[in-house]
Amino acid sequence: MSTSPGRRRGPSKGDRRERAILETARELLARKPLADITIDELAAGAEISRSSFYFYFDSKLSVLVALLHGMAGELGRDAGPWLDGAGPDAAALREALTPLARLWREHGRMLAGALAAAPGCPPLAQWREELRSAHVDRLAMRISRDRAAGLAPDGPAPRVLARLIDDLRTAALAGSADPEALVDDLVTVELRMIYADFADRHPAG
Amino acid sequence: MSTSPGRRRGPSKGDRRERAILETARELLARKPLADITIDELAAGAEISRSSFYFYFDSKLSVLVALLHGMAGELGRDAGPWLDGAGPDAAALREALTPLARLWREHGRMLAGALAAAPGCPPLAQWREELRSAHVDRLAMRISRDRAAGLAPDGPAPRVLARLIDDLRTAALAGSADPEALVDDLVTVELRMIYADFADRHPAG
DNA sequence: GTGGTTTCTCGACAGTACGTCGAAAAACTC
DNA sequence: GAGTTTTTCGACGTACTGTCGAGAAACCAC
Repeated sequence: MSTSPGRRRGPSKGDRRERAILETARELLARKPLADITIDELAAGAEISRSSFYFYFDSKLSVLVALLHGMAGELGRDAGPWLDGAGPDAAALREALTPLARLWREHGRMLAGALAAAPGCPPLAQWREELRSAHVDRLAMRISRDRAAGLAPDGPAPRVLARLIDDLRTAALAGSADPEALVDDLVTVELRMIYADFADRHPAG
Repeated sequence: MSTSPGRRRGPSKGDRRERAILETARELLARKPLADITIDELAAGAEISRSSFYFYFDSKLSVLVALLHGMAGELGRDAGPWLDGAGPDAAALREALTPLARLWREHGRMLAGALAAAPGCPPLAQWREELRSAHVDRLAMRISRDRAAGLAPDGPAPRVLARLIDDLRTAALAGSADPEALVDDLVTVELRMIYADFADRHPAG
């Protein structure tokens, strides 16, 4: 259901077509949601007929999923130092959030569309779930460590808190027209959610 | 685009049909997203033909909007004491969140579906925006008051912070299978976002 | 370059859902 | 019980989806 039923191994002409479809999809998704995109448009963008499209993907959803998997790596990168660190390290958190916000600025419509369509569409839901748990698992461990070390106060169960932070971050980035402008405020707020009494100057001020 | 093109004033048979459509929609929306519901189903539920449906509503979206407007009042109720109060009043906040969580438990699928469909659908987007600003405006004023009174530390601009809290609350309630179990944690976390160093026992513990 | 295999392309078809139109049945009014 | 308004529905046109099978094009020997 997710990839192509046809092709085998050649690095040939079909590859260019597949890329063209993906590229067209990327462009269209930057302008309108998946539901408003027809397979005709995708096919036209790649200069093939509508039926030929089905040789490469078995639905427009598969195209979106392919696009999304191509970004999976980027979304998690740069989060390491913050997630593996300890204590209210605003700088590390900002280093994690800045590239993420940039990604949301560039691909926000696509990501937001995918997120919105996820419930009610198993392959997208799974992608979203993997992404989420990749973040939540590590963040929950970090919270546990900090609490054990006396660096963070008690509060909601680590996994629950981590999930709330992930929800907040995603909703905020998805809803903002200028995600990068949100980074400093997100840093402040995420730290407060975990540390509450963290030395509390607004990072930008 | 939003209400019926037909009916005038009679409180008659057509009214029962309209109710029946709404009721059917409510039931179906509790099980699957709007996109998976056909006008046939809605019409069948109200025991009329598909074409007759169009006498009452001009699309299934209009049905959802009507349903949503019917709930607009409920969603904001009970928030008064918290929004008009001052300081880290966990009890008042919990009083606001508890009925809200109950509403999300009962109508979660419908609300989540509407929220997800909102971008890319003007009437839903407007509903979401009204709902949001009703909350954000008042909460932002509350934050400003508390800061002026020295009850809350400085931080993100009040409107931005209020918006983040609204995003968090909505995303958390929408994503949870058991919203009511989240109330205490949301109380803790929202208070931390605003007050940071609020006396910090987990409300439930 | 010829024959065989794989890769790729497309037109034709069938299915589903949407929304509109106009004729007419049902209900209500006096 | 004639006239008006409300309500119903079948027929129609349109848009999009996904499948099938015939065949063109590219590739690979030899």
